[in-house]
Amino acid sequence: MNVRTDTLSRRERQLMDAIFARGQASAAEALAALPDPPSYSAVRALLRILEGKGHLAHREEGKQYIYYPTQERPVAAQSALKRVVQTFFGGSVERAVTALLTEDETQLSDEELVRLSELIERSKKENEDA
Amino acid sequence: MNVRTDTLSRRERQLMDAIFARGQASAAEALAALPDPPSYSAVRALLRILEGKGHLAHREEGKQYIYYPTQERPVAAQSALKRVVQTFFGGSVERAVTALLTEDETQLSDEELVRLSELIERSKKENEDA
DNA sequence: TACTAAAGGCTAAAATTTTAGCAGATAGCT
DNA sequence: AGCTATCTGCTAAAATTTTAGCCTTTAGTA
Repeated sequence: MNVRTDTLSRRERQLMDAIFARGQASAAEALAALPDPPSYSAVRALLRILEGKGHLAHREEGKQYIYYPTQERPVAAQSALKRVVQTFFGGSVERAVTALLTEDETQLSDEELVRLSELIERSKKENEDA
Repeated sequence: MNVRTDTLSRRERQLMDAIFARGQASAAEALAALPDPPSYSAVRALLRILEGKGHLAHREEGKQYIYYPTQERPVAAQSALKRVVQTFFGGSVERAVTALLTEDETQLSDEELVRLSELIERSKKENEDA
């Protein structure tokens, strides 16, 4: 049951994004997170539809339903990244990483940079072993 | 005129993705690139709509129209990346980069790894200077 | 010149998506 | 017990999206 973003309608995608971003959401929270927000009952209908399609599940908490994605976040994240890499970087992971690192607004901390260095060094090692 | 993927319908988004991926496309090429492809004339209609909305432009080439995105690819790429980072990595560029680098299927070449190392070293330098 | 093929334009119908509003259920109060 | 507030479920209408088909134009060619 893959979340093919291709098959979601505009609102459905907005909603899935919002819920992935916060991990889970009640109808009211989802409403608050939607751009150009529709009515509360429209959101509820959408949540039900997405649950019917298998993209969301819910548990009850008090009298609210809390909805959460069916697909694990890391899995969804990988497939979202892959799409961007394909669409905008011709499949080149290196170019995508470069774009992320050179984006004006981001300035990584030393700790983050060190961790990334280490990761890359490990990859180099693996290449040598192969 | 920002390509807010939020405001595009399902097909519109598919089409924009396809055209960004190849840089430009005739109606026939776009048709071929669409998942679950509709009719030729449906694609033409969509292209016209997207042009009307300002997301695409075209030039004539022989008797064909060649459509291309209005927005520069790097700009669109940055905003697509930013969306993924926000949605799936809580805004952490480091975690997004890590996900890209540790994806099972990708194995970067030595040259690529060296270039990324250098990029990161430069960032470290910048941090020190600041 | 007449015919054909291969384009794009336009329109209206079909299909899907999105929405509001009413109904029912439950919990907390008074 | 009855009221009220706050949920979800459902349905049908409104709005948007998606589509096919018919029309026009142009270029090539017999």
